[in-house]
Amino acid sequence: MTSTEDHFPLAGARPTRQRRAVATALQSCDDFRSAQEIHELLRRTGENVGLSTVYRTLQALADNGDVDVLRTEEGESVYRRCSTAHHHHLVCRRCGRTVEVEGPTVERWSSSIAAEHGFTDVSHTLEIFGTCPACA
Amino acid sequence: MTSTEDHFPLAGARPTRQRRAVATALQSCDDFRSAQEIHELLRRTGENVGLSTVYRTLQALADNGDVDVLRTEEGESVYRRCSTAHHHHLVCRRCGRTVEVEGPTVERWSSSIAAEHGFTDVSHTLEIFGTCPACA
DNA sequence: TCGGCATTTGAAAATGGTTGTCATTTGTGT
DNA sequence: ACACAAATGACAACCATTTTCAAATGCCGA
Ligand SMILES: [Zn+2]
Ligand SMILES: [Zn+2]
Ligand SMILES: [Zn+2]
Ligand SMILES: [Zn+2]
Repeated sequence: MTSTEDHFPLAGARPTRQRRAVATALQSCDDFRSAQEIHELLRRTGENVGLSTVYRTLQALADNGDVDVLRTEEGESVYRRCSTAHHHHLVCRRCGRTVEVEGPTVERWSSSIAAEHGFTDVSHTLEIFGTCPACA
Repeated sequence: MTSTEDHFPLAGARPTRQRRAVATALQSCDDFRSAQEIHELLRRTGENVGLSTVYRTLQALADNGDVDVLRTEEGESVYRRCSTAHHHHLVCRRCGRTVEVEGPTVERWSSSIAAEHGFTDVSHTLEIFGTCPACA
């Protein structure tokens, strides 16, 4: 029987050294990291992975719902391993500390607003930015 | 006495031909436009304004709260003349049609969530995307 | 095991929105 | 009109991301 350890996220994709490295790097981080940061992190670890590959892999993981993407206020995409349920983030503008938050209220509100205007196929983005207690 | 007509938004800034042109162009648009689109629009109107200036002016207007900025899902900044009150947008993914929506619910929710985690100086971004009735 | 072939990789170049530079122009107050 | 700071704009620089494409590599059937 095949062991149940270490199953690679991306279905249908080849579990290459590079993809595993990126996935692992994400697991080792607690907060959001940019593609470039992941790339640098891997380089320091000795695991050399091309920048293009890092970008491709992160996007694939995100599309697949295995990691969460967030656009910083500066427009950079940052990634983080994430619980699967739909949720939002409370992010410290200073240090980047992130708290996952859920809001049934908001979910209901946005779908009803959308429905009210006849919009279908609705999605939304919602992020809260502030200064965390440690940085205050 | 100076007439009260046509008062230029930016306080403390010189009401130059270029700034007026950008502000006017925004007034003539109903939905969000990128800096480049405004630049092109002005060029077609004969009002030549440098691209840098368009960028600078739009940002100044936005910082000043005279226009509303929105980051598209592709990461481009788009601008639109806007009512002053805090609100959010329901945007059609297909045609870009935009509906301004207000959500006291969301406002309350986000501040309480933030407070709950000790975050201060809180702001948030919330946009709803969907397909409008006309595009469905 | 080996060969064939589609997938994947990555270095380098291209892209594209945005920002910086700086010499020149233009308001504004005197 | 004069002086000077603010503003402009052509152009270059930035910088995250994407594309290219030849070389490397996983996969699978013979
Ligand atoms: Zn912090
Ligand atoms: Zn939500
Ligand atoms: Zn539409
Ligand atoms: Zn709000």
